[in-house]
Amino acid sequence: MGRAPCCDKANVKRGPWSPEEDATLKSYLETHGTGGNWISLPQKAGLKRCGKSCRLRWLNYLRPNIKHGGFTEEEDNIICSLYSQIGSRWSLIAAQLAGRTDNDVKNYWNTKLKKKILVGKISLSIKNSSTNAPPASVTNIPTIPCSTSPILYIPKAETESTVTFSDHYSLTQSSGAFPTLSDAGYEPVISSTTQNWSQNHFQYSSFPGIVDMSEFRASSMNSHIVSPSQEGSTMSDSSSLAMDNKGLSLPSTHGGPEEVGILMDSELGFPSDFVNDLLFQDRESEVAANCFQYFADYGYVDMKPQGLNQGVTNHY
DNA sequence: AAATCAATCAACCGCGCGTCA
DNA sequence: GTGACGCGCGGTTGATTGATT
Repeated sequence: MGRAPCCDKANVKRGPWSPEEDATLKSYLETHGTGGNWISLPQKAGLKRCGKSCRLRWLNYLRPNIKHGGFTEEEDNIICSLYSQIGSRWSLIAAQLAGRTDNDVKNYWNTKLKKKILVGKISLSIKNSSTNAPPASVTNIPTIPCSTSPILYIPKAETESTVTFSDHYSLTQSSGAFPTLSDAGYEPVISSTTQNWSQNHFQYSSFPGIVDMSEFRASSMNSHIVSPSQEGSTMSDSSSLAMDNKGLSLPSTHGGPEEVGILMDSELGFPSDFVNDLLFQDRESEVAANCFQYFADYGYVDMKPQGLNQGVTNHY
């Protein structure tokens, strides 16, 4: 049995809103507010509309101080920066842009920004660690709780260390901060055989709000969890997180802030699929996106299957 | 001028989550 | 503990508009 519909679709008007309907809704909301219940609102307001439709209309068009179109370059940068960190959390991204709605930002991204990036007008990039800070105007990004976006807090290594993401994948680094793997579907996976750090080694994200240590569950660090979603993963044996010349921005040579792009080469068809679906494929995209800032610290990180190539390489 | 294609964006849909009885 | 309900979200659709042939 499916979910009951939110309204009687046979008796509600659909499609574009008329100026009269807009005026009715706006007038009612300005006088009475939502009353805490959108479902019953259209009836009270005398509208033959679904409550959800009313809510959408109000939030996206009728409420005060809404801006449409004319995205500035700074807004572009903010959207790109946040997308690279948190993915398609449009409501969170929109919350950082005054007067913008999630629908607007989403449409803008899908129709314009993606293309700008593809033709190189904008680079989806992140500055190197020395300047690894959010744009000045990006503040107070809400915390993403573990329940929706479990974050793997990986200890800062003092020497070469390996973190295993599943039975088959690991990341190795020589020094500096580890990348963070954050993904809504991938459970944090750390092999107990390769982890023996104490909690005081943990490093906080330099992006306030993105990492919330209060959500940290230390117990996960000691367990060897293999997510069902990881088993039979679509990642190929040659999956790698690397910077090469296939797209996005390229890492510069040393000296000065570097812009770093991350691509995932997988059997899912990258880079051709990149053209159709900018930030990679499904889960991979989120993993890559959430690793952005941390890989920027590396210059180059290979993510290779264990056992096939033990010589995981770091290039600096 | 007409037909076709592409781009845009408002609106809809279904799902996850939180709340409450 | 559980089911119903409403809200909010991201993904998708489809009508409209503009550009091209």
